[in-house]
Amino acid sequence: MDRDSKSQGMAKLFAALADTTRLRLLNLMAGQEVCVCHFVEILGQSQPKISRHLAYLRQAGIVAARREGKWMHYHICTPADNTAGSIMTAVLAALGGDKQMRAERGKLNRVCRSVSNVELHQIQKG
Amino acid sequence: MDRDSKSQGMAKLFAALADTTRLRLLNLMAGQEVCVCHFVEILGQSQPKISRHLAYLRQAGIVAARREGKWMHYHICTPADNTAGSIMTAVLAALGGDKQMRAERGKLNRVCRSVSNVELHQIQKG
DNA sequence: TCCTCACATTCGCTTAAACGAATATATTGC
DNA sequence: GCAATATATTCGTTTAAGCGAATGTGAGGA
Repeated sequence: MDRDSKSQGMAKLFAALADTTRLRLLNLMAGQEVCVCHFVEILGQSQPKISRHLAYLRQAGIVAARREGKWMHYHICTPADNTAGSIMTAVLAALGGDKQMRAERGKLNRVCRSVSNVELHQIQKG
Repeated sequence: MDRDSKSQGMAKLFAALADTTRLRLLNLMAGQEVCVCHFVEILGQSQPKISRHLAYLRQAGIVAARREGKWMHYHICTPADNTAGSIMTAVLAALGGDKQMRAERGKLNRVCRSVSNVELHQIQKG
């Protein structure tokens, strides 16, 4: 029914956030675009598992993907709806306050160094 | 593992928020203590269903109950952890921005009028 | 003590999520 | 076109959530 549309949307958003792996993925995407191979490397989880959780986040409208050759880059796309937007902001801030989450972001930045993902891939290829 | 304890706590919180009925319950409790019979009346859901969702919220540490004779009054108890606290604040604010949620709070206030729950129950009894 | 009211819990079922393992798809280089 | 790489999807199984229906529990009143 239409009377539940808004709260159902919120419930769907929270369901997408109700998983440790997905929270870790979102944390890594806070502020930058991330390639699937980096998720796999940093979280130490299997590629199909990472990919399935990214698909879940994509279907929930929280992230979007951009293809670049063989690589897929994921980034957070906070929905236009400012209800969801305010919650996502609070969530990302909360993740930033967690020690483990900060450590994982540090690891990502070490992997990516000061070089862009594009350049890094070119180095890996060459 | 301990490395996941914080993010697991957050995931658990979001799981508790990932249900329309529970969001509606929390909305009604925003700012006041509410009796189970009012939840049942205003949401138009079965008593066992309401009770089960309240139990879920209670186990998640989001609400607490106070007995008063035959009646149980539920209220939000934002956890000491300020990570969860900031998210709960954002959630309640978001609920307040929804039309249906405001309508349901209005309905609750109309049911309770300017009289306290205690007095109302005494009136019902007398 | 027994009955009733207010609420909580259990049971049986259906549905969805999460996982590892295996397989499919898309892109690039040869 | 074919092999290799990066990513996505399917399959089969396990686990948990949500529901209605039925039943259990605890407090008051007669």
